[in-house]
Amino acid sequence: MPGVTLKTVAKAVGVSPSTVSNAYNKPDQLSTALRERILATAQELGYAGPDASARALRSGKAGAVGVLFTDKLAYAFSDPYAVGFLAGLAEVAEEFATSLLLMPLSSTDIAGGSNAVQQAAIDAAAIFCVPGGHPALEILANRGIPAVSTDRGDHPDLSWVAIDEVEAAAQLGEHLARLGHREVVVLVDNAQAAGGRPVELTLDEVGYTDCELRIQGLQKAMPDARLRIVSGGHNAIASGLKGAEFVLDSQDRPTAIVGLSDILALGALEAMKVRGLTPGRDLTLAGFDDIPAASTAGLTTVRQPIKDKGRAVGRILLDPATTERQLLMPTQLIVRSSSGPAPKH
Amino acid sequence: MPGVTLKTVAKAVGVSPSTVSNAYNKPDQLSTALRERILATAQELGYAGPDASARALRSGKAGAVGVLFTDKLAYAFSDPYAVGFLAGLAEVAEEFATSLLLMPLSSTDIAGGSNAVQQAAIDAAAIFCVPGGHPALEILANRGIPAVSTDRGDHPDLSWVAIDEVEAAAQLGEHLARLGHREVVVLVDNAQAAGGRPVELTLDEVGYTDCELRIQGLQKAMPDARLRIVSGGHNAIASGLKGAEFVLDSQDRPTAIVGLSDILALGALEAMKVRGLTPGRDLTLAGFDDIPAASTAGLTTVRQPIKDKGRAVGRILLDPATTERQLLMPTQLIVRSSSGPAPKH
DNA sequence: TCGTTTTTCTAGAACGATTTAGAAGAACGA
DNA sequence: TCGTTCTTCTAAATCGTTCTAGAAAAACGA
Repeated sequence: MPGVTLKTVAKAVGVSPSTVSNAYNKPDQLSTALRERILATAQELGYAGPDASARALRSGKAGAVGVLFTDKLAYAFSDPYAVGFLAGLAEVAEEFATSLLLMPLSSTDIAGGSNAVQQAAIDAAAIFCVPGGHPALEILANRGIPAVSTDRGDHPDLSWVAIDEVEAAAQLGEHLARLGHREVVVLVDNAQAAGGRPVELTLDEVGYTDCELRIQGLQKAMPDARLRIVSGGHNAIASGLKGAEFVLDSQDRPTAIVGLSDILALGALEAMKVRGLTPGRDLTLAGFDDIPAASTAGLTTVRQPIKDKGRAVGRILLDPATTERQLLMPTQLIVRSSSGPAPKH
Repeated sequence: MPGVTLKTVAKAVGVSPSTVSNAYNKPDQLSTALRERILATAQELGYAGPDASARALRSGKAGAVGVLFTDKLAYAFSDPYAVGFLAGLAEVAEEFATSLLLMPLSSTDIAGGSNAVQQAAIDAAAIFCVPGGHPALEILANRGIPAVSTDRGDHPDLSWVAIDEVEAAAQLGEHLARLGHREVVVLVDNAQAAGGRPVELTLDEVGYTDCELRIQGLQKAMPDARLRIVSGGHNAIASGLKGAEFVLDSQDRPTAIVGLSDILALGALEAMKVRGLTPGRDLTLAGFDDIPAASTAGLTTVRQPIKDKGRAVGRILLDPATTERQLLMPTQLIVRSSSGPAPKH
């Protein structure tokens, strides 16, 4: 049983290893009779087909696309937005009979080289919301692996599928400005607050470029408003809850809270419920992404076509017919009941 | 730039390839001074570290765990239940610095050997709700890849993490029986109905062992009830909707509908809403899994600890300290407003 | 000082396939 | 009949590592 290789089969059939290889990969290179004899013998010997690693090594194709996620991999699955992206990507991957390799980013030391990004056998990579300048990106670049990011990069030769963050946020900002809001808290994903207390940040401390751009877009559209940036931790319901609690229980209550993702906004919604605050009346709440739960919650948000984003990334990575390397996807302001006029005082 | 390998670096530094390899993998096998010189030279030459495929080939470790999903990979992401499983699995994978390889199951021809399961460079595999007897399972077995299934298999040496399907369904069945239901429709995931019209199936046609067991469990707990099995397609909201429409618009309305997953039940809920039927009063509705949306929808369901299931599978696959190979997880009936007494007539 | 252990490094053989270039024979056209 | 083209198969090189032994040098204990 142990050590049944191409060679074993070749010897058993009485042909060269090349022929056995061809039997699997290039059926038209040998007679059907021989091919069937080879396959039969292989079956008999318990040969499971060409070894994946060896094939990958020799042919230079791994048959897999890597996916890089922000922080903890497990978080990725708690955000429907990320899941939507994956669904789109998976759709295209499936079409091209390619697997998806989800790589953990955190944990192991990057410098030592013992990390997943270094070790991964992949042909290309999708980069989902990884902050620019992250060491993993450099590793990918060093390895010469083609990558597509969900954020617009600074390098002109980088591929990306993104939205106009500033413009998208500005749409929301205009909406809020028109409603008379001038005191706004922006809830962001931030590692600093992860384990402990909620923190108030400056724009420079935000870290993620896309978040920065969104905040800039908001500010641009509501120049008279005071924007405060608060984080309760990573991108999760609980963090939105914590961040909102911090804000709602302070002396300095805003008239509007904007979650930079729906997940954060939904967390804030829970904090409001607990305090008996009705969204859209007592306080305006808005999010970003338009995940399914946003509509049931009546959350005003900026919709982005996340599944299409995943598909587009997949096409750029896998479909040779796709030549466009940088794609701007449309966004749309979805107004629901959670936003209303700022209370006068 | 092209072709910078271990050898290139070795030659540049003036040491043997083995030493360069050790610099990356066994830092304690060489002096720190030399190691640093090697790493520096590597950097300089643009060497990105040992090639993943070559390493995998030689060392026999791919550093990845495969995940096998029912049918379309993209479907997996539309079901919060599957996503929850992935989250748990990802958590453990992360801990062991292992990547997750999601393999598309359908599309390409299994026999030809050009499919993902055959090609995947993985050390182990998690099998999520793949019907027994699926060719992919045989391929895995042939390749000698250790696997853990989310369904109890028939082979005693197979590893699995599962629930007692019969018992779990029986809990729900008792609840329904106590409420007086005798006309029940069970909504199942089925490929037959995928593209076209909803179908009514016999128990033998269901296909998935776990579904069969659940139906048996229901029947066991409510021996006097008539159970009909209906499918509107794959495991998705739309399928539940279609299946329920078919049932609700027929002459032969049941008093209770049981979705074999919450996703299917939620689809049925939509069909009821459209028809002005209140769950728990006009018709009883129940599901399986207890996904987050079930609680907001007030859906009676059978909870299973899905994230723990994912974690347990991960442990069996990756953690040498875990010796238990077959694990039965607890389930719990969660009664919510969607179930009520059967209308008397 | 001399044998012994430890540290540091190397040679060369795998690992299991695919690829390139080409050989042998069959089939073909004129 | 002879040169040409196909079809079918093969030999040998190669992909880029890691591993197994073991050599050379340094450190050690008595």
